[in-house]
Amino acid sequence: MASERYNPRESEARWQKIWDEKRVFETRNDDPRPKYYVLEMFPYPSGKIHIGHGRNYVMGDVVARYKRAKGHNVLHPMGWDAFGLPAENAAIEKKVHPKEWTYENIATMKEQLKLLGLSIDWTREVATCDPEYYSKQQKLFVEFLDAGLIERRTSLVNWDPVDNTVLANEQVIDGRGWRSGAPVEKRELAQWFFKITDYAQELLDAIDALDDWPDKVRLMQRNWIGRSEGLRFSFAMESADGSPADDPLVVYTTRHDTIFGASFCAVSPDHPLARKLGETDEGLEAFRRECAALGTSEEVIERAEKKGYATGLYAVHPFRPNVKLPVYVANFVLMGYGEGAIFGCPAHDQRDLDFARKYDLPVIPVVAPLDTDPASFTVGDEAFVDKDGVAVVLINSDFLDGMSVPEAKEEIANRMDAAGIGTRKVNFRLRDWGISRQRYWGAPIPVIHCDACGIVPVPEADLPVRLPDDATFDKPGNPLDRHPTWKHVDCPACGAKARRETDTMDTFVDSSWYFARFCSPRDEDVVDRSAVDDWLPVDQYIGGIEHAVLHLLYSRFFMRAMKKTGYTDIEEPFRGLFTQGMITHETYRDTSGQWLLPEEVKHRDDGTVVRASDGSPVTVGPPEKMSKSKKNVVSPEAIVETFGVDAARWFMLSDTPPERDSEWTESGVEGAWRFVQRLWRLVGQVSELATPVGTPAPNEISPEALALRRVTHKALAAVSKDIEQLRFNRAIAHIYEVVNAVTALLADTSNGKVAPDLGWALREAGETIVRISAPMVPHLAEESWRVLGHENLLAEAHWPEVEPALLVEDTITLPVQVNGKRRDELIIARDADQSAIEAAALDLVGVQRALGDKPVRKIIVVPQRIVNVVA
RNA sequence: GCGGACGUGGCGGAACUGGUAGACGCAAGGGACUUAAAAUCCCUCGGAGGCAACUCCGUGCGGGUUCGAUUCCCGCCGUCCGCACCA
Repeated sequence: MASERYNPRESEARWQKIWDEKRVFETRNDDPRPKYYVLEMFPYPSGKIHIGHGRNYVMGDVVARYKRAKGHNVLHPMGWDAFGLPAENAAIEKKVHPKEWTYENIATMKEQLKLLGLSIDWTREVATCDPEYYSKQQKLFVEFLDAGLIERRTSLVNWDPVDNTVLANEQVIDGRGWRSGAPVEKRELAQWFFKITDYAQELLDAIDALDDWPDKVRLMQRNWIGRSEGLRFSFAMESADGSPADDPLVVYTTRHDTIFGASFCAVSPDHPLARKLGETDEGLEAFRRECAALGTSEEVIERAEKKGYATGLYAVHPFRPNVKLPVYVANFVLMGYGEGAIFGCPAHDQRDLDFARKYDLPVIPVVAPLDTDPASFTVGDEAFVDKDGVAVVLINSDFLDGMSVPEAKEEIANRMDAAGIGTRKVNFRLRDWGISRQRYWGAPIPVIHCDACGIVPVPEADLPVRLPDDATFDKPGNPLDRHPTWKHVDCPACGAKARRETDTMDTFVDSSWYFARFCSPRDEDVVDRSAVDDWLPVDQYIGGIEHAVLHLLYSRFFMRAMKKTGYTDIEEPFRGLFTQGMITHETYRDTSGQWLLPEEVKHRDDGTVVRASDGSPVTVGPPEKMSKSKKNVVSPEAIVETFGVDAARWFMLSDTPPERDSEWTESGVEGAWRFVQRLWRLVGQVSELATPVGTPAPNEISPEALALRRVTHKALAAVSKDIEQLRFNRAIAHIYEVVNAVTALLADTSNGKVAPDLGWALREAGETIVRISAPMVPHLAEESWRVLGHENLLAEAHWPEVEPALLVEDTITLPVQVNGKRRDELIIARDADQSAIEAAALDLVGVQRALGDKPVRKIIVVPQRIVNVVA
């Protein structure tokens, strides 16, 4: 009997214990049912979670529980992305060892996650900082190295000359190191690179087949890979006095059609030419230092004011030998793209135009709309960039005049090719993946540097290369490098004294294969091949849009690398991808500007917000992503204590579409809490009126019971579809609809009994509501299942079957428009033919009134949808 | 700067593939029950006009295509996200 209020505190803990004891969510690899792998991006153990972290786990859990009910063998694991910078910062700031800090955070967060009632197989838990995990990663590294997938070369990093350390882009603020405040320098370091560019074309092509990914992510990946078809060609060089200079300048362009609009050339500050000239030109060297202070972030470089330094050299125009283009070193030319050198055509590129205006260089339009007079076409402060659908033509361009852009490109490429100064070249924006980090808290790169043998991989028998626990964090720089003994080893090849690599791996390496490890998390080898081939790809991957490019692209590369090294046949790790929005919350500050926690403030009835302790005024800020620094966080513990986790889950899934940001509000959770209680009352009432469990379906059914069955099955069909499509907010709206219908029916039959056929339909309705709610509110559903007389676990029960016949009505309601405006509606037999519909529509009062005495010109009947009378 | 997305009542949002705009929820207002409160239940709820039937306007703004546009196209405005060493 369910006359009492539902007590989530008691019920939720009890069901979690039962699921645990019965190992309901543990997954066997030899289970014969069809597999389904659902995975949420694993968390970084930063400390405590707040309810905002819970949203994607809850979404994944709904899918996992639904698929389990649909008869799948579901893999739903969890682990920890446990290496990374914050642990090292904590070591410096709080004097806690990264290992200790990390494992304590993992313990805390695991307890918190368990409160959410997630159906996770915790026996498969992995932490990337565990030698058990990173030893396998080191083995992969060595094998990738052998397979030619990794190489070592130099690249530029942000260098803090005071702290003697490499800075991440986020640690560079206005060109200065975040801790030292010293101006950042660029420094060249030898680094390890994963050769992802070898797969650029393949990774690009395969995007087409990822049709269960959001289009925007696919587009972002395509743009990131950035394939372009262009021309690599060289300019002859001259000094200011016209004497020839030795080396030609090689540039890459995709707009060789605009060559007659060229008015300057520019090279990157890191270009060999700029370096060479800098050796003898102090002014240039100063300019190069200024550019270096911007750091390596592409964003910062591109947003900076366009500046250049004239080298005094000139490039000779390839088709007009008397035209000499001044050569600049320019801050907006990136060394990592193309040749690190460009020719500038200001009329048709905004950056070039900004630069030309600053240095008074000519702006010659060479592409214009088809119907424009070439003599009068000019470019002001906005470059003319031809867009799709606007016909353009070459002007002011000698032999190119009158050609289209593709024709002109073709002509230039042919001529340069023939002259031996240029070749067509496919270029990718994608760069190789630098994985070396000069930090302690990461997986050590398993190689040894020997003066005699060079670079020697650590033999498999010697793996893992463990991080030393006795590192120190009191000084800046890499703790592994200054450790007294760790790096001193004998060369595995020749036995001479040698040095370990002291760099560790980028944490993106850790997260590029964890989903594969989950398939056989305790395997002696990297993975158990049959387990990986069976489980992968992940059927539904869920995580933040911030990972749309890097993590997903690196993982796609890793699968291919693992295929090449013989670990799997799978190339694409994630069949389905979903990017969920964040949870936001208002922010609060007191009179002194300090952030306040939501529980420290009080919302008064008059709409004002005050500090709970002393009634002083509080400034309310707009909803922002929940973050510890702004204190706009709500803890799972507090929610579980007051409303129970089912209410929180329900609220997180309601209203806002899952891919959008969602605001956490007190009234919203209260609404969810009221629903939990309402469902509980409903189940109590149904259990009293419904026929007993196992009663056969009645032979005769009343219209009232049939109507209820229709409502039930429509909701079942709609909710099933919504969950399949991860439209949780719609699923919840449909549950409300069927609950409202049953509530209304119960209000009419409150006293006494109901007829057996209605009682039977009521049981079907009540049970269906409980079962379709179960993925969202699993504890309440489990409790309700008992109240309805069942002995088995709902978590193990099968999803109900839709009876398709109940979804089809005999009559339909067609809206009828006159000239596109709805004027009436027509209730008519589902199978009525066109002429019957037309006649009936014209007969309607609303249609007659709207028509007046205008003659009917046409009647459009869209079957099963709408009628439009055109007058 | 480059790339990507989004914009519908007081609020979150729904509307399948171009076919009844505002489902469902929150908030608000009114009422019932109660000694009272909580809880619960009922009613109203885009704007303007009208006793009413009903009419007109309305999906960021301005155009266009169409019998019909929140949906497609063009141009604006606004907000948010990513940019390679944060994860």
